[in-house]
Amino acid sequence: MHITVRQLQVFEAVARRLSYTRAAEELHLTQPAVSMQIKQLEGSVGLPLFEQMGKKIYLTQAGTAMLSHSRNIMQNLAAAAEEMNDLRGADSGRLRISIASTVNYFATQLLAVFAREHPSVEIILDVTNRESLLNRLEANVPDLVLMGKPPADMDLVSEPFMDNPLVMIAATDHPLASRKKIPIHDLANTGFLVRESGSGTRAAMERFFVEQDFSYKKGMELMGNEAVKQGVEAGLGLALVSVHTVEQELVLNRLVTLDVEGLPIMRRWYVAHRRGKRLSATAQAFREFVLAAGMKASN
Amino acid sequence: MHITVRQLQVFEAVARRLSYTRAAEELHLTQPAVSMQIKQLEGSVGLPLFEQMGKKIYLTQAGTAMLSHSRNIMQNLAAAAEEMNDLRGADSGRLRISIASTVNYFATQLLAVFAREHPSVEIILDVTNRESLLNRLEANVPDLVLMGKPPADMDLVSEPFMDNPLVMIAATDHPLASRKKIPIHDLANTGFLVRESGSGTRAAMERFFVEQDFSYKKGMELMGNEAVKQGVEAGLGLALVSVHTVEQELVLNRLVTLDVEGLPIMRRWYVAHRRGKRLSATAQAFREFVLAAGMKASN
DNA sequence: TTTATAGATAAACATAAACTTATCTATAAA
DNA sequence: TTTATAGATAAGTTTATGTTTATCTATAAA
Repeated sequence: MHITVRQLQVFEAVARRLSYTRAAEELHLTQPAVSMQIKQLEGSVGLPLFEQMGKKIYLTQAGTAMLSHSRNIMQNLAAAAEEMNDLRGADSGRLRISIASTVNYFATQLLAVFAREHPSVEIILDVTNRESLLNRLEANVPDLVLMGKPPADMDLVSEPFMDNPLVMIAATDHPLASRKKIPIHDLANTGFLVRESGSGTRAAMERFFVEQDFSYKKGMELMGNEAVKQGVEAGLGLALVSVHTVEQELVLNRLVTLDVEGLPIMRRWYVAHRRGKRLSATAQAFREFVLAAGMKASN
Repeated sequence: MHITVRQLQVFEAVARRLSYTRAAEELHLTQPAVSMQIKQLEGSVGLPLFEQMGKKIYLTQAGTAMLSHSRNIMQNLAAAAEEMNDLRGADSGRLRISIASTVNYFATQLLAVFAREHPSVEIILDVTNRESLLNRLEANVPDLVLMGKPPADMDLVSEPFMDNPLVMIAATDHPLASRKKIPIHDLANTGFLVRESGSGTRAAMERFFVEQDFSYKKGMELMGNEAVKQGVEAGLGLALVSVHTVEQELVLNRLVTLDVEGLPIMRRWYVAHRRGKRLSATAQAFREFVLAAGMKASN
């Protein structure tokens, strides 16, 4: 069976007008062209679809059945066309964003604003640590990711959108809280709370300590920024975190930053996607939105 | 937008295998042929449906949406194909039969047997008098009709399937009940119960009386055979009816036939349809069934 | 009976669709 | 670096589609 969309279109017109000639006019075709299309369709289905009695034509039973299927199919096609049409704009569809957990403190606000501006976009947010975020990218799950500096070997298209200074935090009553320019080696006996391995913050911290030729004393390993902050607040040790994650706590005076030499580590956040990714209009809009928001924040 | 069924087929295969090359193998095509079909579909919808990352391809969001529509459409097509396939056989679909009311006494049995032999055929039966039956034929409502001799001027294909003698009936206690060869003119003072005008039996009766140069005394005009029979049984007068309509009553001795000269009028029943009508396999099967049943009954 | 209308059919042709072959490019793996 | 694989691209061919023109048949209406 080799039914074509054209055949169905022509058939529908003939069935509706109950006239080959009228259908031909409507479709801007000649009458023989219509005759042929119908004949081919009848050949495909192996049954007559019309019967002619005198000058009038009628649908046969098969024709009636075919008409209903035909209209169904054409409706489906129209629905598909409409959805595609919507997807061509930036105000529809799904937007899958994965963000490194550190970025969360900043990004959720961004997303809230974007969601308000694009109410019919379904946003799927996924907050995770750097490592698993890279795995998701590898599996092509997210449209866009917000993260620290992406690895160079992964063929990503990335652009920085915001500064991300890493600072040393301590409990408010820490003895060095008011000292200036603390040499890192003065902290040799202090325990450090560290994020789980796979965390970008953890990696940045270790890189920094290696650069400084400082072998740190590992206090405790904790999952996620919240746990680290709470641990520091409770006096379990020091930690290196993104300043954005502790803005609240610094203002409320529940944590302090230590003015250690070489700190803060100046890093940046990036909006990234895999090279080759066909960004939807919505994803592009979000990307530009993030970059613009970063610009604004840095002024 | 000009989406073709072919494009959807190819697209579905690529989306399922997530490979142009595998899809091409499956469809017995070359890989470039597949590339082209996809490209055209993408052109039609105005969006990329796949994204390539390294060697792997993925569906885009638009692709995912399109795939679901695509499968819908192909399912519809398959459903249509299946229904057409069924309709090609004699064991499906609708069968619209209109029968003249006189034929009812015989035809309902026929239909019952046919219905039992073709259980998935939906039979739509319509019992009415000759005139309105001809109107229905004109409007191309029934597939087949069972009736008395069809008018020659209506371009019908008809074939007799059964004898239909018209007899004169009377109440059992009628004074002429046992007389033989009653001359018609002996009935000049008797009232006749007649069917409504538009009835074939009524027309046959009047034709017969005109031929016999007999002007009958009209007793009462009644709708349908049952009313006539009951009227005769109640002694309201005589009537001319098809012998098939009174078989029961004759056996039960509730009515008798009068042996009037020139009677019975030998008429026949016909199975007929409009010329040009595309009889479904089912309708053809029924037509042959009726003719065979008539043959059998006449032996 | 004549006339007008609807659809079927056939021939000839233009256009577009669907393929194939051959070649090229990029990527992943050896 | 080389090799194999996946897909893109270009050119050319076959097949299908749509078209016109002309003619034919059947029917309904004048």
